[in-house]
Amino acid sequence: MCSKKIPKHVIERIPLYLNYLEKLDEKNVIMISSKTISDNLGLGEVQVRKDLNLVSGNGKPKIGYVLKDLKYDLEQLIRSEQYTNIIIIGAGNIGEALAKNFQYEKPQFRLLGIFDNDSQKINSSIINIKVKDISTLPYFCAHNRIDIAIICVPGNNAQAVCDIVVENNIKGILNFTNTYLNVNKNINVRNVDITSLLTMIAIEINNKGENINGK
Amino acid sequence: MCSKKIPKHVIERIPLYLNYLEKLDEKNVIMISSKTISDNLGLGEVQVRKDLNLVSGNGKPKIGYVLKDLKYDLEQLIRSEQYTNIIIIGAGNIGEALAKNFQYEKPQFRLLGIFDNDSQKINSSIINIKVKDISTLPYFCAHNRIDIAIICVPGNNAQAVCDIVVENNIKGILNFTNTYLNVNKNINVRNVDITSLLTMIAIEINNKGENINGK
DNA sequence: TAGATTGTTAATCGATTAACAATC
DNA sequence: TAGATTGTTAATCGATTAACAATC
Repeated sequence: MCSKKIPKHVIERIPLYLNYLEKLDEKNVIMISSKTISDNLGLGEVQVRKDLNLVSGNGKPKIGYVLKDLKYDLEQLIRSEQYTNIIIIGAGNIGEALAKNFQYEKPQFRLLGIFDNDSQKINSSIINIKVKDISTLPYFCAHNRIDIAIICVPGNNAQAVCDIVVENNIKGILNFTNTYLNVNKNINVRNVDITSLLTMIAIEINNKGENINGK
Repeated sequence: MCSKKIPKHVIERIPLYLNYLEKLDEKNVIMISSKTISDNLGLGEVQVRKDLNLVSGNGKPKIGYVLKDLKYDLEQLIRSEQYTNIIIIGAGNIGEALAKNFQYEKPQFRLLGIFDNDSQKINSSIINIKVKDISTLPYFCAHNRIDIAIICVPGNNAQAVCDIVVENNIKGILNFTNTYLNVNKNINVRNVDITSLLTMIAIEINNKGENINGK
């Protein structure tokens, strides 16, 4: 209802703010100013102020923000429902490592299922979750509201898996494969491909560029 | 010498182009047009043309690009040296999964070492690489040109590890921890934090926004 | 009160898109 | 030649930064 469209770049900074605020909260810090935040996160002072004003707007001149209130306002952006429900598809090295990570994840993200097509893996347990047969995925999705699928199957199966989860009403995908996924624009896909990330870093290392120069 | 500063957003698209071109090359495609690329990668036609012109500029009107030449031009951006050398620090779940992935990585990225501080892990082997004691890292860096460090240690050790690699002349960092790293601006850091990525996706799912609206 | 900090308006910067001329 | 595709110039859009008024 009262939602506003948050610019893409702001969305990418919100986890940074949240993470920082959580750490301060643990240290029982009460108040926080945008200057302190910008200094510690290496961002522009005005940029932080603009971001926070957009998503919270509860700052007080001269005083700053009440930390817990600001954190609450940021958290409100994450979900209308109480939990964001997640499944992992592909119980290989990466899938298993990610699943284990969920034990330490923020509680608002719940890992509801792990799927694979390898009979050796099906019915084995990772943390306390039994790996299910991928063929049961449509049934599972029909009976649970799944928000995000984490795909870490071999690249050549990725598009097929993607099509299945999209058909089953998943809204977001975290793609750990090296395959570009063709999906409808209303599905939010984020890609984590190690080769791509290393390539970007390598290019920037090489690109500490001299200036533009005739071809 | 003849390098030009490539805009940030272009750098982020290059791996996408490269990945796509590699797949076409395997299918023995000879020529490629920017229209075909943009259609398949969901990008703007002009955007692709501008990007390719910036980094290659060897397109021929009416004909398009010779695929192998274009791929070559893109690959040239990645390194001046023949290889980009990588180390992984932290041999836990994620570190191990990533190391195993290197077997299938593009050959220009070489995993030269894996480090940990856990005596249980030191001297064990992952793929064909022996895990080394983290205390030997400075010596190792002094005797090998390491370009990029992948950090996947527990969050509370991340900054310390980061400081060590930066002191030892590493130029890029792929940070798999949930800790924000404070580094000099000339070091290229990319963060892969699952919670952050899930948070971004969750916000966007919730943010299919109605329009701006009075507070 | 004076200083610190917020929120906002205007200016700048950079990226994308539209329009179009050049050409194989 | 006509059509397809490139590369470029200008226009638009969006994000960042600078300047400043408001205020606890």
